Amino acid sequence: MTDTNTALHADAARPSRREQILRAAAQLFAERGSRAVGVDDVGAAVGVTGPAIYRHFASKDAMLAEMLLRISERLLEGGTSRVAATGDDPMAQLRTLIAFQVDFALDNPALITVHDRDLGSLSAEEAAQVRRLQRRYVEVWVDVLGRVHPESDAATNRVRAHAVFGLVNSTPHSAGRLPRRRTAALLAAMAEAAATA
Amino acid sequence: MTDTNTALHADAARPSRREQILRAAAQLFAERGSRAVGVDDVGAAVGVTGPAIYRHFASKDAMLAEMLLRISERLLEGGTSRVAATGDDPMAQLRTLIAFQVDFALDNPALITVHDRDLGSLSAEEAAQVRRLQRRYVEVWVDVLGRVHPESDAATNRVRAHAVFGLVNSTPHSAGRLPRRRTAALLAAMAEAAATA
DNA sequence: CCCGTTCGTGAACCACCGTTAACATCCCCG
DNA sequence: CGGGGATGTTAACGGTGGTTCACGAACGGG
Repeated sequence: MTDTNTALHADAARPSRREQILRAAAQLFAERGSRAVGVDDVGAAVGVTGPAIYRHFASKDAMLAEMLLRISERLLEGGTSRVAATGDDPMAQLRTLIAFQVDFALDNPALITVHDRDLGSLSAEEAAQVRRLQRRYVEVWVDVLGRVHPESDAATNRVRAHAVFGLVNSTPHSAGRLPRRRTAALLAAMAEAAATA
Repeated sequence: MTDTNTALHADAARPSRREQILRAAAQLFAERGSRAVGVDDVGAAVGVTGPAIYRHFASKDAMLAEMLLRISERLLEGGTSRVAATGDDPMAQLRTLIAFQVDFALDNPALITVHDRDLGSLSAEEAAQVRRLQRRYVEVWVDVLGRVHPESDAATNRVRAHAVFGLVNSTPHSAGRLPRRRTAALLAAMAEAAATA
């Protein structure tokens, strides 16, 4: 039971297996949904039988939980740090956030998909923890949007934030239709136009 | 085996049970995902035991299939008819499409959620049929966007269309935060700004 | 009034899948 | 060299859940 924190330094310490499994699982979960993917499927994807996974994860749910927690942490950490690293011009901060979200969505379409589809498959506590992180990330956006739109209240800016997420996170649906640079530029321009409307 | 077309006139002919089941199932599927919802759950939601559902549907998958087909048909039909009923000013057509999609998304957040989450839980043929309808609906948008952006190719406008869908379909995430009129106006304004960016 | 259709019930069946157990391998460290 | 931890394998267990079956009640028309 000394495994609670292994997740924190997992990818740094060990480049293999456990990480392979998480990556393969993310891909499969995104394609079919976590409930439709069997432990054997995940195992097969990394050249191993199903039960072997239990040498690396306590359960299938624990896999999903770690996946979603990592995503939420990366988004929150990346968002806050980039806003902090930008001057206090609201529009500059907004552009930074948009660029970050676009890059993330283009780099990890599978994670984006799993992130907002399989939250419901988590235990109550884990789901709550993920939601806490998500909420804090949304608040980063709401703060910036609040300075871009001083006339709007927080509720309005929350709707704005979710709308922009929806726009940018459409990458799984339009993957590979255009060269990445073009897609990134287009989505960023659309997101900025939407966020400032 | 004379049931292939019952779906077409189902809601018109019979206001009850079968429709109750579909509505309840849509709600439950949206909340937890179709795989996580048992036949007994759906039955209980309409005051009936699980197996009773098989008096109205051939299988659980058939339920989901009919649900997704109806959604896709409603969108395609509504989109094409409204565009046809609008003059040939591209911007007017675009605004009509946006208003239609916003209304649909605000009226049926559950259907929106199920629509792009549980497609993978369908048999190959049914999934293909739904995708055909979706594609045709996207093409309606792409055509209009093509006249708004004569400089862009179809691939670019497809990405645009998906981005706008993502924006508008964020309603399940921001449900009830603002009065409906406000949300509708905000989303429409954002969508138009994004689509014309 | 009675028969067939419709709609429902509870019990049982069966396949699938997450999980555990018992047993091999490999490899590094003392 | 020898033993123990990490990593896998196969077989088996057990619960869950979709589906079927045999049966009952309501009900409308000949």
